[in-house]
Amino acid sequence: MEKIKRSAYQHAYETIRDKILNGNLTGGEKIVEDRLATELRMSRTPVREAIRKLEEEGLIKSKKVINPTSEELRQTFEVRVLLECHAVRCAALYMDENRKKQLYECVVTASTGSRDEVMAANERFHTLIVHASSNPVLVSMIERMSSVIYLFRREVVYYNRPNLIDEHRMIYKAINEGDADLAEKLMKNHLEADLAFSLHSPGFTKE
Amino acid sequence: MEKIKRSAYQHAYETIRDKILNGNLTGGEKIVEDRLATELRMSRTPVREAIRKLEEEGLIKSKKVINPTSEELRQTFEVRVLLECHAVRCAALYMDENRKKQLYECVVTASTGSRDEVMAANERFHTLIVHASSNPVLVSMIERMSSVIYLFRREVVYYNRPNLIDEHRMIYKAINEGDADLAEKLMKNHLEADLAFSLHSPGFTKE
DNA sequence: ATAATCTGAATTGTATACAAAAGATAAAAG
DNA sequence: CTTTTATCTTTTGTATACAATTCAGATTAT
Repeated sequence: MEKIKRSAYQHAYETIRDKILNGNLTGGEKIVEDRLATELRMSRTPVREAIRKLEEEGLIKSKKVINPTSEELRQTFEVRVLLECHAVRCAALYMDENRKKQLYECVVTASTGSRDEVMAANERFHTLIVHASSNPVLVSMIERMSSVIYLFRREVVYYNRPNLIDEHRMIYKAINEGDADLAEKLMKNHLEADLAFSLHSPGFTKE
Repeated sequence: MEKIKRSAYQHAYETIRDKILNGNLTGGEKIVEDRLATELRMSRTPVREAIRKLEEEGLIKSKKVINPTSEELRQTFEVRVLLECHAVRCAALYMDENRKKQLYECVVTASTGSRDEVMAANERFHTLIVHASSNPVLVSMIERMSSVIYLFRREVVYYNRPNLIDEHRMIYKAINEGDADLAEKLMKNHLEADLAFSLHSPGFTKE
């Protein structure tokens, strides 16, 4: 059991981010540098830098954990649709056989694996497609959005959404057959269904 | 002549960013916290934070000013096309008369104004369209890319590109007539022409 | 001459200290 | 009773100090 030594800054960043994503720091809550610094047993300096980074990512705004509204979720998904639909077109046109095989394995795992395996496989499915764009700018933008998306649907038991696996399977098929138009259309529907499901999940009954 | 007092951090951020965009700090150059701090007559702390922000924006990578390649410029434009084409569709479908009028004024100014007015009008033309998306997430992503785009074409005498103003005029017309498909197509061509021009400009003859 | 290792200088990362600003509480005025 | 403002407290912004790391050049071994 070797101990990898991360920098204090990185440690702070990851810990605080996870606290937010897990709901240990909840929406609207005030972020106090000093409190976190003593809690993490380090000085305020690296904590400060971590907070700034989280502000960039949109998880924190003016020293408070963001309180996501359904409107923001829609806006984020609107951009996500644009980017991922482009990526899936690239996948249909250019993805090599090896990657296609990996994609297929994600679909299989998602219908047979354990709870955690299913989660991981579904996430990997999207990641593979996004990377098929071969465009680091696009990839980094999707990654930037992922925390916020995750936060929004924290309480959604995601892998239980009906049809999700079937939709993935159909997208895979379109990619495999090189049908870019179909793949794009399916991806759009898929993401919109996802959004609708998130909006109607328990976490959002308030709105 | 009133003196607005910005925070040291903000001052540092703006100064360093401008130095990079103007070419005072040139590609590949090492960024040294201490040097900048003494130069700006402040401590390293705010300088550090400014540098981190510039790293987020992609102007600095591992303490060096980035050295843009034509490949990166293409990748950035690929994303820009996706986002702005969506925005221009929204503009065609939903932009109100007042905004359309402002858009038209940009076209007029661009063909009659002074050097600086032309620059400003052309930039505002795009900004107006991007904001027509009514999507802050999309807007912020475009903004994030803008520094890098500007850096890439630092040496391009942008407003001298042939046809640019005509292209803007045609896009305006499509928006004004509510023809989303046409507007989108024109915008795509416009941005691609822009990219091609940037790639063939003096600054890139090396590649 | 080349590669390996050592040494010292430059630079970054983290901690602490203090000053400025923002916020909360309580007393005074309307 | 509400609003104001005065005072105290908390929190943030910036400066300074020190430790850890990285990097360049010199020195030695092969």
